[in-house]
Amino acid sequence: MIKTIDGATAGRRELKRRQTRERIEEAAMSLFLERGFDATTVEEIAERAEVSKRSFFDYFPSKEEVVFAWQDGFADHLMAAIASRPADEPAVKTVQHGLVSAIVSAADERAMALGELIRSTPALKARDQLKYAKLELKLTEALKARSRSDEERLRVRLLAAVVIGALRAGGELWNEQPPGTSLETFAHRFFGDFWKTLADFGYEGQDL
Amino acid sequence: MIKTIDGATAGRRELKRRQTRERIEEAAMSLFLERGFDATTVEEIAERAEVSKRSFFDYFPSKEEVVFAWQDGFADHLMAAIASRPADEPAVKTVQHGLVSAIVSAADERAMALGELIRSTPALKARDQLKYAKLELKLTEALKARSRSDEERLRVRLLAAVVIGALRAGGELWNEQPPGTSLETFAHRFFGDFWKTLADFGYEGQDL
DNA sequence: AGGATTTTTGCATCGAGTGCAAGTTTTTAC
DNA sequence: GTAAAAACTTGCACTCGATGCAAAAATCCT
Repeated sequence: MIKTIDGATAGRRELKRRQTRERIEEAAMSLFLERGFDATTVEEIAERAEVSKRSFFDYFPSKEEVVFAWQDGFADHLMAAIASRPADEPAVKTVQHGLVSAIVSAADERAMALGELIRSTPALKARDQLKYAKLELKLTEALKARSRSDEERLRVRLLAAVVIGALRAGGELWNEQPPGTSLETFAHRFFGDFWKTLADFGYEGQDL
Repeated sequence: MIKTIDGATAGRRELKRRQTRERIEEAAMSLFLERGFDATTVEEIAERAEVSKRSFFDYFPSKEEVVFAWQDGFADHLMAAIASRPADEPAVKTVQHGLVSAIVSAADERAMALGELIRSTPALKARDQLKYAKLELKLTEALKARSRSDEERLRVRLLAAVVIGALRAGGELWNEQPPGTSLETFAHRFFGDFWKTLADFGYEGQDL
């Protein structure tokens, strides 16, 4: 039995398994980007990854999941970032920092191409939206864990909903931004505007 | 050629077509609710609706679409409700009234069962989230049409995002409500809390 | 009625996804 | 080091959703 640096067991078995998984991911992504999601068959992916079609489904439950597997990283990063903030920090601040941190670390060349692929494939669009819902759920849980009163827990559910909404709207806005803009700067500026606008909405809604 | 009250042409052809569509919808829904979405095959639906499997796909592009077809009504109602409000009313107020009106008119026995079906079927969950995204888009467009300045148009995008977030969170909360609660009362109370909470968030975010 | 048009159907086909049993590789225990 | 146990891979057969196409049936128009 071989031990890795981080203490996880990694016999030949697990090692090979991880490599195979990566090979499949690699093969799938390159094919998707070459000819599109729908025009790529699982058999072609399996062939390029040098496994059988049947084994593909041993690693990924469906063709779609290959696209979204790596995106779990975003949620994980966000959770970690939130957990690392002081416990007495206001939730609003915690969330903004967590999100900006996760966004900046997730936005690379690959992510952009992926985004384009998703946007241009109806079947993936639906699955993509589900990701936001899952993220919202996780965010709610993470924030609930930090809150003390029951009242705070209700607020936190709304905060998650609102902030994920902002994430989507912000993403759209970012795509319309001239190239060369700094993502971090944009994100901070966007949130600044966002809280201000929220205050306005809240104020306007008071007398209803 | 036969003319109907509303002036739309309705020869035997169109009439029969509408009837068939309804029969398929009826057949599909009853089967979905009886044995679940996945356990129902298109062939069974076609059989109960007395059409061929091939014809099913002439009326609906996919099995999933049967579930979501009727839900277009919600968006339409919302658009109409928004259009009917005075043009100089603040957007926040317009949106709240529109949503409450659409919610109340859409929430019947059937809708509840549908909701449960969707919640318990992973494949439908994803498609359901897409509906929110589409609704957000439509809402944004409807509000943009009412706004005059460019600045207002940006605000309106955020308002749509935030308010659809509230719709989802509110829906969840409603499902946890004791039975017998008035939906309209609940909705108005919820929005009241919502704007207040929004104001808090906005205030807390200012000093970032 | 009867020719033109639209709808419905059957059939063949593709691709995603699953269950199963047989074959292969890695691990573990002696 | 070897052999049994456990985990992994593969091929095969099959189900089901979805699409294209051409023949057949229903409807429309004059």
